[in-house]
Amino acid sequence: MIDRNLLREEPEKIREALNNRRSDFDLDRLIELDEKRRELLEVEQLRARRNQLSQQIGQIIRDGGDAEALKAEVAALKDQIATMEPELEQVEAEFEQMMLEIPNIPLAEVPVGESEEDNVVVKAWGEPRQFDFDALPHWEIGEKLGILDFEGAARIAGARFVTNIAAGATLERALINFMLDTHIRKHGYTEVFPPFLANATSLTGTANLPKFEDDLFKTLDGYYLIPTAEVPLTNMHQGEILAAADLPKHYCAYTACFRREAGAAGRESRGMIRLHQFHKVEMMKFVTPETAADELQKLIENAEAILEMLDLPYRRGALCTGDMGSQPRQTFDLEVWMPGMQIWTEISSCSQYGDYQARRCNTRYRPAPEAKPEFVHTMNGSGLATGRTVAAILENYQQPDGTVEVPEALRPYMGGMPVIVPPLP
RNA sequence: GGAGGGGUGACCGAGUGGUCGAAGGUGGCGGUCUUGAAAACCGUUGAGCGAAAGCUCCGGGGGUUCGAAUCCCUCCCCCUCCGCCA
Repeated sequence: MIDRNLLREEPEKIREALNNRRSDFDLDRLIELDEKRRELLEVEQLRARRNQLSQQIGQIIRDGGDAEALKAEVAALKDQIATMEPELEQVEAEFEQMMLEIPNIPLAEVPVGESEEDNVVVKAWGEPRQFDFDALPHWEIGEKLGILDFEGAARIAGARFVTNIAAGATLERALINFMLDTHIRKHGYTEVFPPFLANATSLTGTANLPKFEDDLFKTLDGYYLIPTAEVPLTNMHQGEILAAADLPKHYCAYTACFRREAGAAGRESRGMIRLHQFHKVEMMKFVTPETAADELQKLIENAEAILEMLDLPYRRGALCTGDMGSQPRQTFDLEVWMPGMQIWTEISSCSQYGDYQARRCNTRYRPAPEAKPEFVHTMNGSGLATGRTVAAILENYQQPDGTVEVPEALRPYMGGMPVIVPPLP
């Protein structure tokens, strides 16, 4: 949700943002509804008159008088109000709906572009590994080692699931603990273990609803499986007015994430890259507007620290206006090199939203003790997606004999295991 | 799942048809006192929309009424007891 005052004050700024995003959002309709809505507010005059008369009636009755004439006048007013209100309600409903669907306005420094072709690499770290043997993709490595079972998972659930077994399960669990410990102990985040299901209000708060319902799994009871820990974390202070002293709040959570991936068939579909259920350690911050840029920078570096500790080569890309999701104001993706697949794969996505989500969640803060409440700014980023990290480790640390070395930083979390070997026959 | 009790401002908590946007307290802010602070005392302090007048908001929605925080219906949430269960 954006500031509705912008509709009147800077419509061209919104229009430009929509153009840059290649969005087909009907801004003219929204502006028209806003004007209509404001016109229809004249019903407030009638309400004022009605309130006034009701007060008088009360006074007359208390004084023992006859208020029938006034009652008749109020009745007439009520009829008049009743004919005007439905139109106002209808206009307001459509207005609210469109306000829930309008994309965020990208920051000025976001590169303008059409598609992922126009994203800009702003940083690269590490040397992509060279192998003197044919590097395998992670699914082949995992299956040969008996630690990733895609067929078994298909029997249990269906396509786009995986079962981690033995060292494969340990590896993912080790990554979760390693990432959480690092963010909590070294980077100063507060650990959170939230619900993995959320209600429609929360999904609306993060802007997954109403527009992206098709991406979500929904239960018969009306709950949604969370597509990311961003959903529970961003809704932790729904409806609250925080004190300035409460900010910033830095949260970090491990959760399973569930996505329908409708329409993603065929694309990056092999292995652990695109699954209905994946696992992720997420960082999320509530901050004041002045600190947002700085806080995002730190958040990205916190994610990069994990990749560096695991010695996985990566690059940081600034997403362009056409490739960015509709909610963020700015997004940076971290992509890790997959020597087996021979591609860079997104392993973290770090975004700031400005007040876009805070408006939906109604999460505010008081800049000073007596000041008017302002919306907080929110941001989040994966730190990291653990499934894709498993894949990256398998591909980057594979050895000619088919075994996989365990990164140094992870060994304490793997019971000291230095290398993953196939099970004994 | 069954029975009962509740949801009020940043927080706690009063309020069962009008004078209630809401007592009282806590917290915040300002002041008196003090070298300073604490304590005490005095004052002040909800949010949204609107240029303003004003309108809206006492969990959400609907209804009764001239008038609803207060009455009725419905949904959601919380608590207690029972049942079930990791």
